[in-house]
Amino acid sequence: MNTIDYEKLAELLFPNVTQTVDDMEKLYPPRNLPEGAIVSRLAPSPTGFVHLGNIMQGLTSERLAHQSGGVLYLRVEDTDAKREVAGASEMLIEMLSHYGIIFDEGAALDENGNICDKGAYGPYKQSQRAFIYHVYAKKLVREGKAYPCFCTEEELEQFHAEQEAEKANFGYYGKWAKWRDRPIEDIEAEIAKGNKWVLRFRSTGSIEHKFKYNDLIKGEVDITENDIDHVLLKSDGIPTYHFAHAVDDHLMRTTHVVRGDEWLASLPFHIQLFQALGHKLPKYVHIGTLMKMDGTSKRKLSKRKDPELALSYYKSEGYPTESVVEYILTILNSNFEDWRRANPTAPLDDFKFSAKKMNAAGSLFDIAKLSDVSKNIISRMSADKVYDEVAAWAKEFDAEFYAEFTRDPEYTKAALSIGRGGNKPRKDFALWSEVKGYMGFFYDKYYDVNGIYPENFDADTIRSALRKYLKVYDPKDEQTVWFDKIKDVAEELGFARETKEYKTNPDAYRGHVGDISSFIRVAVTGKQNSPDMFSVMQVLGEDKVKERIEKQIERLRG
RNA sequence: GGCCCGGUGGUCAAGCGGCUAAGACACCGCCCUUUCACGGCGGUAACACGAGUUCGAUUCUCGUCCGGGUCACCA
Repeated sequence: MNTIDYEKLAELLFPNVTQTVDDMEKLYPPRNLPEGAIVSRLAPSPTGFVHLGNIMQGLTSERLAHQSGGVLYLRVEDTDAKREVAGASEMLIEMLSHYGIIFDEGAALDENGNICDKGAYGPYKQSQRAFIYHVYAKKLVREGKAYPCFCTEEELEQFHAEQEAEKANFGYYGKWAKWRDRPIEDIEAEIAKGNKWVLRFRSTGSIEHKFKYNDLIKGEVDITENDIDHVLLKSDGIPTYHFAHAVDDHLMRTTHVVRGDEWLASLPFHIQLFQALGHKLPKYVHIGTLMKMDGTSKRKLSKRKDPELALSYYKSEGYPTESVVEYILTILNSNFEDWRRANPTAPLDDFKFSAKKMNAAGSLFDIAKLSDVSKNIISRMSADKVYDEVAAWAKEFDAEFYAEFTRDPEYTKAALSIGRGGNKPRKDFALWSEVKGYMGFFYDKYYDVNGIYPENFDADTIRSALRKYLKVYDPKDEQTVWFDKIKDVAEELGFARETKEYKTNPDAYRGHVGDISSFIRVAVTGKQNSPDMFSVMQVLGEDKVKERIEKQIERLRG
């Protein structure tokens, strides 16, 4: 095997590349940032599917960067044309900003909602950076660190089958690396035929060699050297993720790479690539995968099977963005919850985020916990805020409810104010879509005429209670008087005035004042549970209260 | 199968050689209460297993087992 003339090969492969690595370095000079400032990024691919993983990485990178006085940027990894969806980048940026992840630079939206570049290290869409990757590719070829491969898909499949049969490791290496050491004449011949090629990395690693690497979350990990000649440039000249990563994160001067730990497996290759390129290795922050319970076993959340992985799910269900963010934060940093409890109203930025506090293991996604977090957050919101949020949600996802909800904003806000504020606010709903069920009875449209009364009481009893109450009901009463009247009704019907009396001597009464309240509650709200009745009746107003009670008296005549 | 990561109650998790092994969610009970919530009090429930190091291991080491990830011209 003769040594090939790598210089000649480089020219053969990249005849039009005239710029050098030095040109690139000058184009993207080191950033002038204070000591310790972290440059991080989010580098999603625009598939039209924005998911919790994006938020986890986004939040982590964002906190790390901004807490250190560094930079957060967005790079769009659109190197796979097959998976790209029109408008996906725009949607991605919009969705991320919706969740409070704001970038200092990178792909952004202009005032017309079109995608544009912001910052000096662009372009930030990888599809527009082909010329840059080719400069580095040419350099690797020139140094004998990369070579073209003309294997067809069929051939590669066959190798895979052979490896399976031989129980050998999979991949392009050893005797299966057919093009690794071909004479340049063979390459010229293929090119002359117009055959497509991919550029492969010439790995010098051996699986016999192992070393340690320190990941910011995982700690010390064992690395086995990579011996596979992975693809650097696809046959369309676009780089694979690996190559783009090694070039872009160097040129964009990324100091910390935050990504899901499914990437840990390719870390050996990345380390190798950075070395081959002569690029300084960034620090890696590999986040544990979000899991889900599937039957009795755990598994990674799946795009296809699990709707709750998609951010759009939370939007349509009506989870407040704050809830999703805070829930994710509780997963990411174990001490977040304690901090939040101690600082219920402090802005998120005040929380000291730390990679050290991140768990190495993947965590199970717990929607019940999300719900709890969400209830707490909503309970702290003002009625005005809740009104705005619900209106915005309903406008898009429940037009019918939207019409009722917004017909009389003051009325709706008054209804939402019940039990809100103070030290022990009610926690009735976690999602905007639950609001209708909670307070729909404030609108005739959702008031249930056929409300179910407590069992153990016959219709006559209920009816006479309602009739008696209707006679004495006066909307101008203040709460004590209001309640005394209900007690009066109770007494008249042989019910205990006080619950305690009833409990000490249940045989002496037909029931207690609470039962009478329930009758009125069901009549007025159609439900056995509601926020404070006195307030509810005040908001509903005299006419509505009377009308509903009268109708129920009528209905119970049955 | 190779390589890698992980393993404290049902779930999320503190813990970094000595603790009756925190806390939160969920669940159960009691109290408060005109309902439902909220709130308060209490309860059930955990260091996967086996060696080794050590005066002493949940903590360190090794092995086993279990769970997960990854082995593409996808990221």
